[in-house]
Amino acid sequence: MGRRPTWTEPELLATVMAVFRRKGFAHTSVRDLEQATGLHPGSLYKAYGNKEGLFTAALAAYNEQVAAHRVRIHLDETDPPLRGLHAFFVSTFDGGEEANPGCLLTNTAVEAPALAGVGRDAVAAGLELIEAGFRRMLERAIAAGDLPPTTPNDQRAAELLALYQGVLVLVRFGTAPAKLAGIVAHALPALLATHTQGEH
Amino acid sequence: MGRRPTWTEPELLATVMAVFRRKGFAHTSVRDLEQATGLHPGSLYKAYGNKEGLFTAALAAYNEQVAAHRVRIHLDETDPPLRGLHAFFVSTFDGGEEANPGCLLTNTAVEAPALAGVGRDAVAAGLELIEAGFRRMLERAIAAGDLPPTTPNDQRAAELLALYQGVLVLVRFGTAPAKLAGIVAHALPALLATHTQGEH
DNA sequence: CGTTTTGTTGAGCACGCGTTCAACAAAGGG
DNA sequence: CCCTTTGTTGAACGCGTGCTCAACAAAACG
Repeated sequence: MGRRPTWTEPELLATVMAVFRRKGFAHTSVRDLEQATGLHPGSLYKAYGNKEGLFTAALAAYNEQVAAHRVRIHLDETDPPLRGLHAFFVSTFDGGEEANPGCLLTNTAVEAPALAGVGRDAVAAGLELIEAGFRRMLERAIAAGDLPPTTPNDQRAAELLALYQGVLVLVRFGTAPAKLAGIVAHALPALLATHTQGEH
Repeated sequence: MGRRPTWTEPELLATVMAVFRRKGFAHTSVRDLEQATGLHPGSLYKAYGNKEGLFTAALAAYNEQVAAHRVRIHLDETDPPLRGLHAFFVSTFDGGEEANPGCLLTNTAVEAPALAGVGRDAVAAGLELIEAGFRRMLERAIAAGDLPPTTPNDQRAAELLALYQGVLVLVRFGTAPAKLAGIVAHALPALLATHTQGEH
C-alpha cells in the first residue's frame, strides 16, 4: 500500500459516527469530519465516495459496534432477563449530561424520512436488530418463569421498541435522568404484565 | 398599510410549518419557503428576522394550532376519556401514507439538541402541553371510574408522553399503520393497568 | 532497486445557502 | 391630496458547502 493509514477502518468510522450522532447528518459538514479525523477531503472521498456514503458507512458501524454490542450485553447476556432489559433502557441516559447523544438510528429515522434506499435499509436493519434482541430476551424470561406467555413476543417486542424510541427522543431533548429513570422503572413492568386486553 | 398582505399570519405560518414539519429545519431552504408561500425573501425577513425566527414562529404556531387542537379534541372533549386517549395516538398515523409527517416537536427535539433558547423553550412548552393533556384525561378517567388511582397521574402522564414520542418516531420512519395500531391497542391499556411495582 | 499500488495531501471549484437592500406599491392619517 | 407607513419585490452579495484532482509519499512486489 501507500502511506500507511493513520486509522484502522473501524476506528475511523467510530470517530465519524460520533460526529454524525451528535450533530445529525445535515448539520455535519465535511469539514467537521476533517477536523474530527485529521484526514483531508480527498482521503474521505476516495474511500467513501461522498458524504452520504460516509454516513451510510457510519450507520452500519453504529449497528455493528454500538447497537449490537448493547443488545448482546444487556439483552442476551444478563440474568435475569428482565433485569437486562431494564439495564438496556437505562444505558441510554446514565452517562451524565453531555455523554448521551441519543441513538443514531432514532435520529436518522426522524431526520430523513425520505432518505435514500441504503440509509433507510440500515436504519430498518438496526431497529430490527434491537427488536429481535427484545424477542430473545422475552423468550428467556418466559423460559425462566419470570414472565407469563400471555402475549405474543412479537407484539411485546414491538411495544418495547416504541417505548425505547420514545425514551431516546427524551434523552436527546435533555430530559432529566431522574425522570427518565422513573418512566423506565414503572413502564417496563407495566408493559410486560399479563393482561386480558383492556377496555377503552 | 402598504400592499395588503396576501396572507393572514396564521395561514402563512401554517404553510411554513408544514414545510418545516416535512423536511426538518436544516433540510428546508429559504427558497423552499419562498416557493411554498409565494413570498419573496425580503418579506419573510422583514417579518421574522431570519430563518430561525421563521422556524420559531412556526413552532409556536404548531403548538397553538396543531398540538393544542389535538389535545383539546381527543384528550379533553372525548368520552370516555380512555377512548379519547386511544384516538389521540391513532390520529398520528391514520391519515394514509404520505399524510403523516410526524410531529414537529418530536422532530425538533431530535434534530437540534443544542438548539438556541427560544426554540428549546417552544419544544418544552409543546411537550408540557401534551403531558398536561394526558394528566387531565387521566383525572377524568379516574373520576369516571374507568381507571383505578393506583399510580400518580404525573408518573402515568410521563410514561404516555414517552410512548407517544416513540410512536411518532416510528410514524416518521414509515412503520406500517397496522403495526402501529397493534402497538397502541395493547400498550395503552397495559401502561395504565393498576400494578404493584413489578419485580425485575 | 525500479515499478506499481494505494492512501494522503491541500488548493481550489462551482454551487446553493442565508441574508440584505434600494426601489416600489398600496393603504391610512390629517 | 400629499405624506407617512408598511408590506412587497427581486437582484445581488459573501460565504460555507460538498466535492475534485493533480501531485505526492510510502508500503508491496518481483
